[in-house]
Amino acid sequence: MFNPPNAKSFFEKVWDIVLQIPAGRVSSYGQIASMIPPDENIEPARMRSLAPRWVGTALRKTPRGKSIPWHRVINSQGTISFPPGSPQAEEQRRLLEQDGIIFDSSGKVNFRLYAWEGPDHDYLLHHNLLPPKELT
DNA sequence: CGTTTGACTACGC
DNA sequence: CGCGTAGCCAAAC
Repeated sequence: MFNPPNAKSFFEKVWDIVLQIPAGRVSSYGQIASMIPPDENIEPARMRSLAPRWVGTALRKTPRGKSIPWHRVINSQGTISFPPGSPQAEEQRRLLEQDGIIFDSSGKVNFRLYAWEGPDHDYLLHHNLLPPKELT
């Protein structure tokens, strides 16, 4: 499945989905992966195991010049996946805080508050059909 | 062409 | 909670 040209197709799906994450919301590699329709040519178990990593690979290979909110994708623990202290990690955190995301003292983002529920939820959000998430 | 390297996760201790 | 590990493979060296 992930040999060309399908790999390219998978990457593009990732970019399309990430493009829809609104400011103030975050998603995880695994969540993004689960939003991509399953490929019949690949074993579901294998897909589940690898897809999140491929999402990361897709983001890493985002074409230069293609503008997508890559920073709104973090890992399932709610933390930034780049090495702590690295320029990339600092940049991602800065962009997220710029979006209004608050990190807790241990550097984690609370999914309860900021999880993006997917394209459908995004639509409702933009049409003011959903109340903002309240603080716990 | 063989080896190393990942922007991951779930699970066990 | 934190830390280690298996699962698994395309890219990048």
